[in-house]
Amino acid sequence: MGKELAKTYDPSGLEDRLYKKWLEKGYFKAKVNPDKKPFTIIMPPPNVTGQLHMGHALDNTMQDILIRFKRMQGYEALWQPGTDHAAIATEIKVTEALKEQGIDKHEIGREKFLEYAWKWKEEYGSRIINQLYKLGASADWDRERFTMDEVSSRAVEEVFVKLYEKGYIYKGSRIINWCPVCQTSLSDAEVEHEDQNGFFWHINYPIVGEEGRFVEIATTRPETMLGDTAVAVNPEDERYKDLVGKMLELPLTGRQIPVIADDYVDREFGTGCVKITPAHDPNDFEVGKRHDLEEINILNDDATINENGGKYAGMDRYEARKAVVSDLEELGLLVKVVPHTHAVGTHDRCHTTVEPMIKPQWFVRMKEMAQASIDVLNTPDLNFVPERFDKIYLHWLETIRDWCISRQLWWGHRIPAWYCQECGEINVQRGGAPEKCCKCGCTDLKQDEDTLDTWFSSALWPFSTLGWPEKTPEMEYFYPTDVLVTGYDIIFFWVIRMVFSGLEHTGKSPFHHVLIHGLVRDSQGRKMSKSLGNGIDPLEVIDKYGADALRLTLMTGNAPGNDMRFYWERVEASRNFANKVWNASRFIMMNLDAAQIDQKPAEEAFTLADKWILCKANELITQVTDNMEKYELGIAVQKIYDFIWEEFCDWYIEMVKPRLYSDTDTTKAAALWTLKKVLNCALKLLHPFMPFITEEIYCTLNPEEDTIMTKAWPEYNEALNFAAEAAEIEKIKEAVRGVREIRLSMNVPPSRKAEVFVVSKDENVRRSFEDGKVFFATLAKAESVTVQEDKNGIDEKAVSVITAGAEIYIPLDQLLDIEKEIERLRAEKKRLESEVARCEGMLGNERFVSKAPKEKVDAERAKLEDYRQMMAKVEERLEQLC
RNA sequence: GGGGUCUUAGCUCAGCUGGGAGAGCAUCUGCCUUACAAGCAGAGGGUCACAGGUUCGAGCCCUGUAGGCCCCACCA
Repeated sequence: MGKELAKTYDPSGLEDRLYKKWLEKGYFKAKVNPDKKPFTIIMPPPNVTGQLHMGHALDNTMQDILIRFKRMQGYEALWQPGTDHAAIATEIKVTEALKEQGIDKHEIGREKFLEYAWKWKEEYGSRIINQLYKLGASADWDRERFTMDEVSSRAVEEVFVKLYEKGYIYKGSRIINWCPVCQTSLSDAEVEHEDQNGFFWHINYPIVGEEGRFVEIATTRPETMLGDTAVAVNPEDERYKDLVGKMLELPLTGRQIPVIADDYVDREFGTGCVKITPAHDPNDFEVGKRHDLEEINILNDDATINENGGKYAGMDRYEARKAVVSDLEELGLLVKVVPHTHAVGTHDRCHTTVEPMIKPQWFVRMKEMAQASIDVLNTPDLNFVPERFDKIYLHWLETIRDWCISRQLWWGHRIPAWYCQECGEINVQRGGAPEKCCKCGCTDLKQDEDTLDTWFSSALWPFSTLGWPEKTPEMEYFYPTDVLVTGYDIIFFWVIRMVFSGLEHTGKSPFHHVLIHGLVRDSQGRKMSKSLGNGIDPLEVIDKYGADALRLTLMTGNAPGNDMRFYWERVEASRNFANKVWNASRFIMMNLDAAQIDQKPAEEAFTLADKWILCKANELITQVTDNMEKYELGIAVQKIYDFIWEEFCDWYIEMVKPRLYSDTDTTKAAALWTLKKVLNCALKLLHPFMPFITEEIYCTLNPEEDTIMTKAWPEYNEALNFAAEAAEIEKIKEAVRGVREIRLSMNVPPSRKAEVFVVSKDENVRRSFEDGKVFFATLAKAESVTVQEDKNGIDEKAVSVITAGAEIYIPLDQLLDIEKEIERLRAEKKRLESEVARCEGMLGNERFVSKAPKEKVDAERAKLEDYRQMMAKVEERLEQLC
């Protein structure tokens, strides 16, 4: 053994060093390899403006665990990374940055702005990638991509043109969500609904020709009346039947509008009369289409009233609201004002209240593609983990409307459409600007000013990253990908759009599984956010406790799809575990150093304890692998944790110490061999979760190895299935625990060694304890251990521990408090009585005996037998002492 | 309005296809035992929200109730 581990576990120096090594050695690289089965994960591309936050840390830790696991299992594992141009988010940031320098976006113009934006991208684009290095992410960085790079852009263009030609992309003048601050259209997914306290204004609209008669409408947005072109009532509403067809005088405008009948109106709600503003309300827009109403736009792009608003022109929408209400009041047309809470659409980026507006925009027809996406769910091609996210996915698709994809932004993929200035024909084509109009042949063409929704390109990410639309070997081999790992918050934005894009353009769902995780919240359960200032920087955590500790923290004690809270205490606990692994390994290596173990010792040298831990490790492999396959990462790592800390460190290592310290023990080599074997196994199982510490230890423990990363994942080995031996050790453990408890409860000074007698009529049990004698010495401070068939020669006043297999006696002479011992035994008797009663109850139930599985019944019978025997022993002892 | 989810030890949460309630932290009691005090050995602490139902058997499945959280939603 050449190398040694440092005396204390210090992740800071170690992690960067190892990551650099991995990069240099190219362990993260995946290639098209027909000899192996592929396993692919595409990384959700972080924004180029981004900083690593806890959400990224969680998301990428999960992906890294799966990739490392599959890589070890022998798959050609590709983790495809990249970054997203994040159209609007980046544009806002760049605009702000420019503003700070006193530069106005509109003054410098599009081209100059894009120069700045690209510069920004170059400067910040790689920042988050470097931060992912700190986390230990084993992505194939040579394949790093960007949503606006050449290959991606070609995919975007291909998809746009293809869908246009198919009639799935069209340009139309429809009502869309408009952000008056960002001055761009938005998709439905970008609108958040917030409950706001507002009012219901009841307003009288005079009926033309019927002096003194009014129709009372109720509205939450009185200012939009300036654009009213009708009032609607329900056709079944008896109250208003006679009004349908009559004209109303729209106050403040001098216009006349008709009363129409439409099913859309709910008779029960408000007054049953609805003002219709087709240009500023999605419902009214539909009503307007049905009744062929005029659409009067009363708003400018910044949500001030335009010239159609008469005297209110120039006012902000809220200012206009006040003015309209006060004017109506003056006219005596304001009936009443009722407080009313209602949901208002806001822009998810800037939280400005969005304004429904009619504008010419590009849309993707969703009906057919949505249906295909619905159909593929819960076939082997697409499944959510956990399943409950099915419903969210389905509901969204079932109620989906056409996707507005054009944005009035500069940073993004420009729409490949050119308008003929001569005939107005829209030329949509691949490969850049057309030379002449495809219809009239004129050369005066102008490209559409708009860019595409940022999600249009990320929707193609699973295959654009692999070179699509080219038929690349990567597409052939790595696509479709295996699992997508992401938070539930972007199912709408991204997951759904990837699914229908994948189905439409590649004929396949882009991934088989979608593993959904929740949010990382602060310790009070609040969302981490910049404005609250409660965000915890993962880099700070890594700095203080190491990436392994952070990763372990994020993976434990939380179920898929559920939110979790971040506590520093938990990171500390994770670090403590790392330290435990470190020190146990150090101990093992110290001992291995002193003795050479070149080959497996002979079978006879292996003791009960060796076989027990080998058996336990073997079982662990099966369980952990099974959990990992089912994406139960938290359960998997919990089992590894418990095994290493409790079984391996607290029991096995302690059991084995006397053999290690002996120069003559013939089983010493077997102990060392077992220690190394089990440690290697545990390290491999732990590696996906804690890659750095396991790498460091593994390479030190096995100096001939370069890395643990590419070692084979452990597999169950039937030859190590020592169930019987394992059961014997469990009995000894129970006895040792009993002795320890007695000593503490009897206040035996730790320094005082005691004689221990083990009594059992069962020859096999006696043999096990004979083998296990040594454990009592080291684990339970026994001076000597005598195993015998009966109680002969044991001090009557000895303290006793009754276990299922044997009785343990510890003569403590004057130290024994008889009263206390009797009290203890009585309590034990009581416990056993209830146990016996429970077993008898179950076994006395005929239906249990006849209906429950045989193993369960047998197990209960065996337990009952044990309890009865123990009970008899306890009673015997009580009689003796009383 | 629709849907989802949660309610388990003082706190934060696990609990896989139903078969005797777990972890971390906190508390209490002993221990500086030569891998680790970031540790070791023990202990206390829960009618698994409530009410029904299915079942031989329910924290787990079904129904309802109460409270919390989240998402969706064109009742103006």
